[in-house]
Amino acid sequence: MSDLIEEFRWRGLLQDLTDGAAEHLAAGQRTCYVGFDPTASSLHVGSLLPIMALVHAQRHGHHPIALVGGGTGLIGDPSGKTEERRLLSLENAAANAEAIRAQLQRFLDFGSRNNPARMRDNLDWLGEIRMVDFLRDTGKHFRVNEMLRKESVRRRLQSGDTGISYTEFSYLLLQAYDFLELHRREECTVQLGGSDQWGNITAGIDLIRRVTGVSAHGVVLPLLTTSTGVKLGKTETGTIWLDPTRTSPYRFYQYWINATDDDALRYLRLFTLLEQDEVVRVGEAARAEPAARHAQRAVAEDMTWRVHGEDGLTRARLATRALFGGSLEGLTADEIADIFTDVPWSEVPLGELAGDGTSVVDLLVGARLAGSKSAARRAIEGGGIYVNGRCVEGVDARATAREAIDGRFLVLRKGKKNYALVRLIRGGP
RNA sequence: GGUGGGGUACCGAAGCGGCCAACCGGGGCAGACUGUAAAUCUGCUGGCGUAUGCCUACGGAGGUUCGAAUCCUCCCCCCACCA
Repeated sequence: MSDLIEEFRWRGLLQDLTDGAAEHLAAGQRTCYVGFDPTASSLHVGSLLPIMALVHAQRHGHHPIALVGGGTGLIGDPSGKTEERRLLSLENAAANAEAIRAQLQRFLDFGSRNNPARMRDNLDWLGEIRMVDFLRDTGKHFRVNEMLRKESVRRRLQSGDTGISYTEFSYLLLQAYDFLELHRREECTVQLGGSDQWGNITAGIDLIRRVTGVSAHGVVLPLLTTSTGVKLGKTETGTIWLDPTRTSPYRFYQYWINATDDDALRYLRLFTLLEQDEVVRVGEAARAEPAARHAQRAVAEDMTWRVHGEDGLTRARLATRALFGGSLEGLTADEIADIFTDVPWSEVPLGELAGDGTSVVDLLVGARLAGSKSAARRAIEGGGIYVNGRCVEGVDARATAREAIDGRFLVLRKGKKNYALVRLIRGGP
């Protein structure tokens, strides 16, 4: 068995592990699982770390299990939350679980002969369990005294007014029970997760030991922030999702391209499957030729391909080259339409551009590049607004039909990298 | 329950009758420099067909005043100490 923990270590994926976990994983083919919460209908960049942990586990010959929390999602994990969660409806949780399942498929190899990935949903067992059985067989192993000492519970008890409901208080038991159930059904002995899951994971380990006498193990990953302290996968404009309808492949690609140099080098280790010497090589290339953004590019290409496939990557590249490489000049309207499928757009009747045209301020607000007319005027005054790549001078500027590319589009840009497309549609004002 | 201190824009925090759409810091946006980095520097940071104009806004509701974020009354919420 190759050394999974050693790989976690050099990649910066290791926050903490239980005693003996490294030896356990090194000594044979094990079954490892990670739980994914279906609170949203898509995973986001923040979930990529545990996914990659599972990917590495599989590459090292272990059996990976992705557990979708169709059951636990109905309860809500209090870890890291300061307030009680709103309960998901049964249908929502099921739909979300299904969507997440599809996203996980892209990362893991389900067809492997030796160690195919498996997908499980804990609703399969949690949904059928009988209350009385659960309390007798599982509840008996938990001391409330200890549960009260758990960080996630204590914080909620101290926060006073909201407190914690019995429902969320029980969450720990359910997740512990998941581990036990996977141990019984799939011989799973290792759980991976974010470091906020430590308490839940150790609870599962304890339960397995009490019920079966077997020592199971846990490995937790660090909670990452960018070098500027922002939670990974969050930007000013919102979360970066894996779902292409929520975050377009182009935006997804751009998220990685825009990483700072330091972050990009870390991401190389955390998110790509490049070997150690390759990481070093890319790092050196990046240092020697910073403008080429070798590290950012490598991460962006790799992740976009993995999440959005060859097609998504091609589109993201095409758009990026057009928007940041050369100019828009020389592109046909069809090419523009294609490049900008991922960029926000608005529609304006062609007739409004007739004569002396329509005001750029209004176009900006319409395309949501500016929150208000005042903001649009300020942006123009600051020199940060471009129509078809030409800087707009003066707040009174107007756009006319003559400027429209092929009579079909206007390309608005705010700053260096915020684009919006105005589609001109038939009809008068 | 008592006493004291507070609630101001995205956050922190000044202002304490007109000069207040509200100092300052952070954040955000834009510009310069660069490499679609970082750091640094500059400008902007309520809305409105740009207006010595109007509207909205200093916890909420009333009131005093020519005029209130600023004073008064009641209410709500937070914090500290006491019970």
